[in-house]
Amino acid sequence: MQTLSTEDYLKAIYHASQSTNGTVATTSIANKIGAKPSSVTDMFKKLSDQKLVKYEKYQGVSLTNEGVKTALRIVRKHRLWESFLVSHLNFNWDEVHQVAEQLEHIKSEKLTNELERFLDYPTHDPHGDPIPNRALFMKSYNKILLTELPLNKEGVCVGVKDNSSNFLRYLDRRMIGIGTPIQVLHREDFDKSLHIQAGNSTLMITKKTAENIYIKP
Amino acid sequence: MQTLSTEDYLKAIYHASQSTNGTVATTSIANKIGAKPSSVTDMFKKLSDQKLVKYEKYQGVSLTNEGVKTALRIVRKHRLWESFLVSHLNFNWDEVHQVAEQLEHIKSEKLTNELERFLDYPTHDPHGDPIPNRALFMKSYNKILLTELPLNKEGVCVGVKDNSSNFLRYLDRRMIGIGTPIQVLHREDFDKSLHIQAGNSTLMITKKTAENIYIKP
DNA sequence: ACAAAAATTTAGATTAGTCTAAATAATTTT
DNA sequence: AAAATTATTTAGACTAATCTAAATTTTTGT
Repeated sequence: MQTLSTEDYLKAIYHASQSTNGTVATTSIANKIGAKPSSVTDMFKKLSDQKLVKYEKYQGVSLTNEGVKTALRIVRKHRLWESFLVSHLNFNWDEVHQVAEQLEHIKSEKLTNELERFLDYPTHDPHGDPIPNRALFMKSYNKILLTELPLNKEGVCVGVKDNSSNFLRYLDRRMIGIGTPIQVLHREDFDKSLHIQAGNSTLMITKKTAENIYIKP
Repeated sequence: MQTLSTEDYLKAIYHASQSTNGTVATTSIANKIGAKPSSVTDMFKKLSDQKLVKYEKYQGVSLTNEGVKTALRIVRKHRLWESFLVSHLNFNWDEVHQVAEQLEHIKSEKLTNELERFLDYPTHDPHGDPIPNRALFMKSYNKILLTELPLNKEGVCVGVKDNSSNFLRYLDRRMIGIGTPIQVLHREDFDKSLHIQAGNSTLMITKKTAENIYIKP
């Protein structure tokens, strides 16, 4: 097993807590991070000592204010680096994650802030996720899933739920990306598949695909 | 004590071996890296197991071919990142080292090669040190110390021996940098100080300063 | 060439993050 | 509401990099 840092745990807790409103279970972190629950318990205790999480035995953890800030600082770096890799180093959006996982741990405020300036203060990363600014504030679009877009109403793809390389490359082949205008032409009752207009092309996608595409109506 | 990686040791051995033609003593690495000699011995054994160094008890180490390659790959990354920080992120040449020490450990060949392309294949870093290319080949100027430059012969500053922040900032204040044309106007016999013409200004520097400036005649 | 000094290695301990296996608590099922 | 299942924690051990203190080897100085 690779050896992970407190930063990795904090980020995992942060992301997990987005869907669960606050408290996060030991096992969910264990699965997310690829560690055994016993290791996660140990780390929860450690983070609790550092006052980055609130931890009650058997009750899971929640981030303290300081914990949220630390997590957001990492998310900020991660997304800025992803943006840099795509905009200047010819990386495709499905290739950036693994490298950004390393770069997000580099410690230098000046580096982060100068990178942000160099990129001209981007608000969203290559997957459409919002980038926290220097004050750790970020604004996300109010977006819906493509499954919820009404028939014949035009929307724009502003994000993806599944960030796997597989899904992203599939979208590339379908010519769907961040910023692509999308309209639902027809919903097939039989198998829930959708006929859509994406950019200039008409195509069919499955319900599963539509459930992983975020749309700004 | 921070915990250092095999890469840090390899790089330290590489640099130390430049001046000693090959074999490097335990203590010299201990001093360079800020660890106790016993720790260095342990690491020598480990690197030897990995066939990155040749190690004989009590006789120091020397890098194997593979060890040299690994070291050069790190040096390449370090110097490319330093170049990036100065050329695009507004870092001064005295600020880059500490950050590059972190960035040099990022593992991604694509990242390194794309960074090199983005920087337009630089041959030297902000301190004038040569950057190994993709094939790990580098060419250094044949340079001399400013103390050896003959009177009234024009040379150009192409590097520094002392890379400390203190020295680099001192040179900034004196308006001496990589590329500055320099000429020795007079050598003071009494205290070995030099009167020089550096760019547009005439100034006095000590022997100690002159010993840390490389010149291409 | 021998004693003293310096350099190096060995032995045993520490720390951070991890693991397995066993014990305990919480939740779900019937 | 008790039994069964699932989740979580504890106990004890491992690994990599480090340390201190003691032992050994090499080098230096006379």
